[in-house]
Amino acid sequence: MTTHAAEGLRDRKKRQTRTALGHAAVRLVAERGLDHVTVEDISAAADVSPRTFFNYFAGKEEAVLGPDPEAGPRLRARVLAQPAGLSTAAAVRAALLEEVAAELADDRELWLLRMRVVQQHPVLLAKLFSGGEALERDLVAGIAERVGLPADDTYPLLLAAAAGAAFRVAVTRWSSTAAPLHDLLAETLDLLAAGLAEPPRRS
Amino acid sequence: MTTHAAEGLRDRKKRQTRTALGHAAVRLVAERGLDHVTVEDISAAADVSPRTFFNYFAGKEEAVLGPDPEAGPRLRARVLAQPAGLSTAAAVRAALLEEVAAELADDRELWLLRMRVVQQHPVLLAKLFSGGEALERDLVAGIAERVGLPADDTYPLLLAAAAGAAFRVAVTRWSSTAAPLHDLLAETLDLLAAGLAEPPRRS
DNA sequence: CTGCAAAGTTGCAGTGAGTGCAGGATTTTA
DNA sequence: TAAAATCCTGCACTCACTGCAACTTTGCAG
Repeated sequence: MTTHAAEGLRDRKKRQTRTALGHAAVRLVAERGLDHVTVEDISAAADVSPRTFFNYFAGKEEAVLGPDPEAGPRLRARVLAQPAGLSTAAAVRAALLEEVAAELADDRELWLLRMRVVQQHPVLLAKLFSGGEALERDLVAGIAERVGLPADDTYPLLLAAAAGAAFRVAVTRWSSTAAPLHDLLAETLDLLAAGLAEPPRRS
Repeated sequence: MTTHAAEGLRDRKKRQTRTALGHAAVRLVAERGLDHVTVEDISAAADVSPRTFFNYFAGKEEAVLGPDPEAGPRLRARVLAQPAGLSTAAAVRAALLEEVAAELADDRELWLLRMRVVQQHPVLLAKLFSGGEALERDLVAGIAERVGLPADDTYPLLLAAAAGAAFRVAVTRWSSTAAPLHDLLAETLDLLAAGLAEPPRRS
């Protein structure tokens, strides 16, 4: 995904330190657990001062989740870019699946490790999607825009929140079942679109 | 709701300090904002030592939200107590509405103030429902039990998460529209049960 | 290539969150 | 009324996080 073509030295270095910090955070937390990793540890592993760490992230959790500041606008754009024939819910579904595929194609191992870490630290799970207030706000905006309703109407708010919930569930199952995230997410969104009707009874 | 009949002196005092801390937290944060209130302030207002504060809450946020440790099991029980004729989703819907009505009947002003505070501090919103991991886990357990599926199946996880999302949305709208929370929540849950179908186009 | 402006990094000092421990006070139980 | 369980509190300590003021690096003319 992310295309960094004509960038100056300055911006390239910024990106490098950011990812270095993010990777170090995920790796260390995976090894020792969240409580046994300090900001100082992460900074040392990324070879910057602890003070610099806070120029990039607001705390450990954020560094581990490595929130992409461009993800929100991108998701919003994806929703609006879906063919007009699709229902709003279907558009959100397609947009989410696209985003997941693209993000995962970038570096799959990191995401798997990250989700395994999240699995073991529910605190992080809370911040993963619905904690990403910015992301959810952008999604709400995209939906509202597409459907022609104000951004504080129930429908856009609920659709975005529900999509976030589905995403969380899919990710949760992903990190413990080895099935492709794409399939799990699709299945979960279908269940949601079915109005959470009674599930098929299994043996 | 909460019935504290045959309680010893000890438990009564515990409950008192807990609510004293909770009330103080909400009041102070409403007055000064989250960042301008320290744990020491809250403790002083409730007339206990700062150290004691942490015997009750893990932090400011938790004190403001005043998570009822009995809410989880209670909600789970409510789900299981719904008539067998209801679909699972309908049972969750009924259980949630019951819980909200009961909780609100207890002390309405506190909840209104609390939600106004939450509205101004999105950090709190994240922890309100889906952040209340314990509550959501109990709800998942109740649903799983009722429907006869394992607690790590997609259906219970998604239904609980989606219900949480609906709750968040309803509360968000409540704190800015003066409509009764019960009605807003019912409306939101209906929209969810309709599979998030296209909403009625308004003028 | 040189000098200036913009932006990034770092150290320092300081507030506040959160935890473990141990002694003292209070309630419960026997 | 004494022993046991439980709770409250102060103390000491680590770590998170922020503002500020140098200092260094990069970008951009001139």
